[in-house]
This record gives sequence, C-alpha cells and structure tokens, in this order.
Amino acid sequence: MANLFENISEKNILKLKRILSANTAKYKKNVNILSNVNPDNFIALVDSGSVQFIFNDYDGNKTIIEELNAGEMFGNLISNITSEEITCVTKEDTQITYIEFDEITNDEIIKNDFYIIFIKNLIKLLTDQLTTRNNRIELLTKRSTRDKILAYFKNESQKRGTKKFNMPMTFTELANYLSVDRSAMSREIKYLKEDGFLEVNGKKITIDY
Amino acid sequence: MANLFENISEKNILKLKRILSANTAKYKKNVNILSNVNPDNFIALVDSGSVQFIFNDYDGNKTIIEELNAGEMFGNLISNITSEEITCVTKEDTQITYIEFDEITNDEIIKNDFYIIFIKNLIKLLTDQLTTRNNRIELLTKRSTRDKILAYFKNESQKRGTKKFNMPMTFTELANYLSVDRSAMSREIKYLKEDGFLEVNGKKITIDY
DNA sequence: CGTAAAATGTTGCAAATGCAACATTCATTT
DNA sequence: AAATGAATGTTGCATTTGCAACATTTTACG
Repeated sequence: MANLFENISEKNILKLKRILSANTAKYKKNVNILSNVNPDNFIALVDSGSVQFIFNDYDGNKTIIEELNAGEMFGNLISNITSEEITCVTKEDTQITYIEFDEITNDEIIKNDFYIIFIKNLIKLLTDQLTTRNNRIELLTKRSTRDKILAYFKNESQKRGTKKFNMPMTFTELANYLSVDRSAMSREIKYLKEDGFLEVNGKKITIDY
Repeated sequence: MANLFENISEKNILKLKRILSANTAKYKKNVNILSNVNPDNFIALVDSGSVQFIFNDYDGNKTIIEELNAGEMFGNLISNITSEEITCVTKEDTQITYIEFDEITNDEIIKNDFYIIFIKNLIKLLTDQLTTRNNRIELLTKRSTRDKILAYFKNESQKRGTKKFNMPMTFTELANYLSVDRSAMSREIKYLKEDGFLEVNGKKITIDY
C-alpha cells in the first residue's frame, strides 16, 4: 500500500509534517475516533493499526462500509463521514496523523523540492482509494449473492496469482463487505462447495473455475 | 462540478495543455471510446457530453457502473477499466481530453505558478470522485430495495434542499444505479406511494417523510 | 487455563426479489 | 406526422434472500 511520505527522507518528513501542522494521535482498540475531530476539511493517515467505518442502521443493524489499514487514509473530503449514522472505530491500537486539507498547498510547502514527490504520493493514494471503491462497487452491483461471492474470490485469487489463498477477513466481515446476510452467504458458500466451485477449510480457500 | 482548469486563464490553460501534451478527441453518440486508447496511465476529462461505464455480464446483462458528465474525469488509475468486460460508451456527442498521468508532474510544468492551482483542482476532482463512489456504496449496501430507493431520494432531496425535485435520470437508469431489477423497483415505488412516502408524477418527485 | 465473546454452520419459514411477458406511454428520428 | 425504439407500469410465479433461532467451534482475554 502506498504511503504519503514514500521516497521522502526522514528529515524532510519531519519538516513536511511541521510545515503541514500535522497532528498525531494515538487511540486504544474499539474507540470511536471521530467524536472529537475538528469539523474543518482534513485528511487522516492511518500510521499503524486499522479502523472500520460502520453505518448504524435505524433498527440497530451495523454495516461495515469500509476498513482501512496502515498506510491508507480517510477524511471528510474523501470518506462519507458527514453522515451522523456513520462512526469510525479502531479495530486495534491505532495511530492517526491528521493534516488540514488546505495546508497541502500552503505558501511555504511549495518552496521545497520534495513537494513534488509529496503531491505524487498524495495523488497515488487518492487513486488507490478510488480503485478500492470501484472494486467494491463492482462486487455490490452483482445480481446475486452467488455472483458476489464468486467475483470476490476470483478477484482475490487474481490479485495473488494463485487459486489457493487465505481469507484476509472473517466470513462475518465478508458478508458485511458484500452486503448480504451472513447466514444466507454461508448457505450459498455451501452450495458453491457442493457444485465444485470452491473448497473451504477454515480460512483456506481454493477456487476451481 | 469541479473543473480541472478552474481559476486558470485561457492563455495558461493552453500553455498547460501544451506542456501536458494533452490530446482532445471528439466522439459521436453511442461509441465505445476505450477500444482505441493507448494502454499507459492516463486521465480523461469529459469536456462536453457524457459517457457510461457498462459492465457486460456473461449472460448478456448490462449494468451501468457509473455515468460521467461534463467536467468529470476517469482513467485507468481512477476507474475500473482494466476489466475486459467493462466498456465505456458515449451517451451523446462527447469531447474528451486525454492527459498522460506522469506528465502531471513533469519538469517543465512545475516552473509555472499556475501549477499549484492545477494541482488543487486535480485533488478536488479526485476527492469529488471519491465522494461520488462513497455515496453509491452507501446506497448499494442498503439491505432492501425499499431502503435503497428511500435513501436515494433522501440524498437527492438534501442535495437540493427541497422535497420536490425532478429525477436526474430515467427510472431504468436508477434501477441500474441501485443494482435492482427495474420491475421490482417499479413495484416497490408503487408501494412507497401507497404508504405515503413518495409522490411521483412523471419525472417530478415529492418525498414525504 | 478457563471463561466469555465472537464466529461459524444450519435450517425452517416468510418476505423480497428477479425474471418473463405484456400493454401502454413517451421520446426521437426521418 | 408517422414510425420506430425506449421507457414505464403491471403481474404471476419461481427463486433467492433475509431473518430468527439454535448448536457448535474458534478466538480473545483476564
């Protein structure tokens, strides 16, 4: 995963963070981190750990909208965190760096020659995020649970270049990711196994297509 | 909708396009525009007209993944156009400007003082795209067709600040956008009308909640 | 290590949804 | 203005899916 400070020296990273007035915060596991963030436009970098964006339904259901790991970023310009029903919760101990969005193009920063690298990194991160969203949309628009599951496993397999791999998340999380009922997904996976499309042993997946 | 060349003078836009080696192409309606694009990383700006990204199912179904209008952009780093099942078709006569991605940070361009504005515009476009995707994901993860429809209309209403507005697309397109069967959506809208949540007269929508 | 919590697998049942087929209205083109 | 094609509305029917409830297994944590 790309990093906002890739190819910038340690010294210049410090300088950059100072010029950007970047703030770093540490959070424990299972903390709602957006309850105390200022309302201006910002970007937030997950330095370490991971967070989940959770949509809280009016009748108590929770849907994981997305999960971000170290190196990824979010922000009110980037993510859907304006909606009050959405919370952002740490999955583990997590460190976040906050940067005001307008600072990215402030007067001082553009004098530095590492600025161009920083901009490239930022654009790369944004396009990576877009790719992630596009992939999910492609899955979500599948007409049936079966197609969603197959497309997901096919993607994962192609990313890794092998037909055997480990689930990168729990089946419960996958059901949320694909936005289908967990038990219905479990049933469908059973059918897929019976029909010879899949083998599942715990977290070990083998696709046969 | 933001524009990549916003707040840059006509003269400087020309200069910028020259430095970026930007190419402009014109297409007629209903043309598959990605069949003849070079494979390098690029961004494409919809100068005028509109295009649709269509996923072509293995059994002949077509799903509109997204629609882009004038001012919006796409590209292999941004959109999911790597997949061979996806085509990009013009909805009307359309003009597209292509820019090589790497040119965005080339040596010559960074000497110009309008560069910072250009970068700001580019980042704004990318974050706008992300917001668009996030909105769609939020709709697609709704558990039922009813919730998808209601959330869509609620969004549209809030964007405009009024409970009466016109459909910005056809119902057929909306069904694709929400990834539900058109006739099932039509039926559900009928129920919503009966239950007093919606009024529909042709393209005129009134939500009552 | 033991216990609580989370994840998983399963199944019956009701409800929602997709699909097909058709009539009707609306829009576009010549 | 006529004609063609696209969009819309409707409905029966089969299938898929969500939901609830439960047993079992795995994981996390004190």
